[in-house]
Amino acid sequence: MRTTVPSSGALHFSTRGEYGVRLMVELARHYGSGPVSLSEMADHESLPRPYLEQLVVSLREAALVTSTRGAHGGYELTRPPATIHMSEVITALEGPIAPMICASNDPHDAATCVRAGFCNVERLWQRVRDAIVEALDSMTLAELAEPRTGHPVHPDDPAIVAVQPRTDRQTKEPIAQP
Amino acid sequence: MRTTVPSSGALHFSTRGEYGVRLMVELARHYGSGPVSLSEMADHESLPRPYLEQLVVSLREAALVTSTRGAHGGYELTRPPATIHMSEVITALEGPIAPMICASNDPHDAATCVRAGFCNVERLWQRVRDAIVEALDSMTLAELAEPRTGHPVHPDDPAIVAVQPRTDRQTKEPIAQP
DNA sequence: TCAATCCTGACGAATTCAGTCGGAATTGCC
DNA sequence: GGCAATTCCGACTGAATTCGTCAGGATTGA
Repeated sequence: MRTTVPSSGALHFSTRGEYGVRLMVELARHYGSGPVSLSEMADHESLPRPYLEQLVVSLREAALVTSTRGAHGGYELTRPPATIHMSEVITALEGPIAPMICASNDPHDAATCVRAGFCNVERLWQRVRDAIVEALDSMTLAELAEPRTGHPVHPDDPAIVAVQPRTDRQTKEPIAQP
Repeated sequence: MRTTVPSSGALHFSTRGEYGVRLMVELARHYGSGPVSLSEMADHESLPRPYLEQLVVSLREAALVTSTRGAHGGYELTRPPATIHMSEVITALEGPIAPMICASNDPHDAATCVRAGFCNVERLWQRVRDAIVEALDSMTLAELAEPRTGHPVHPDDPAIVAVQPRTDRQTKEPIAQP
């Protein structure tokens, strides 16, 4: 729960993305054991249940989860965690990845940019978007669901950043650096 | 000028980033020819000059531009465009790259996350952050300043149109390099 | 001196964010 | 059948942020 909103920093995900992903991770951990109720997850993750109710609508509409109504109902994943890429989750929760309107994943949005065609800068935004999508694509729910193995980390531990399971990222050729 | 704010989409840059980058591109095009006034750039880019006045403060504080006061004054880059990476520009304008608080470029910010250490999801945000920084680092002002005419793509740029509908995976179109 | 600039700080409208609230519909279990 | 646990739905709201505007002062070249 957002006690102090930091406000500092560019390219924020909203709490929809944050909470929604944590919710999905929770579901991944219970995959195969029947539905999990929202209250359960809200309790376990210390998140406001009424707010989660809103978020989960988007996840259901994106066919990432199914719901079972009534007593002992709840939500569960529609597919195995290993087949769910984080790009799908984020897009469902926050809409198309669009650091700038001219670089939206949704071509309809992108077409609304008046400067399209003559504006040089859109190449930058598109490259950023591709990098983001690629990063989100390279990770599945399964990887986030497996418990953290051992290494107790210090907040600014550089070891965290170095983790790279299976990256084959390769879109950008490096530009000549002076 | 923002006529209709689309609001749809995740990970937006704010107008500070957008306008600020366009301003820097303008300065790069005039590099070496003395200072350029804000009004000039505001006119040429159809941006509100009083607002640019605000943005340029951040750029000056980051030592990316210098100002000359008085008549025929204005702004100019402190370094050749080819040595200015877009990560510097964006960071100056919008603050540290931080898709999530636990994944901020600024270690002080990152340390404020209560879940640091036991939260698995931070690996995801950190990977996204690294991807963004890498993308921004790989591009310099010089590349954005060169006119589009030497570029292999023409006005009806397939890069925008070629993005497929959202039902399936987003493939990244390779960014053509001159 | 005068006009063109940069510089500074305060202000404000619109939008979005992050939830809250109340209640209706559905289902399992006694 | 009745009750309790759920999902589902739509409206509402306080606070923060964004995107500017405005007024005036300081500095400089001609």
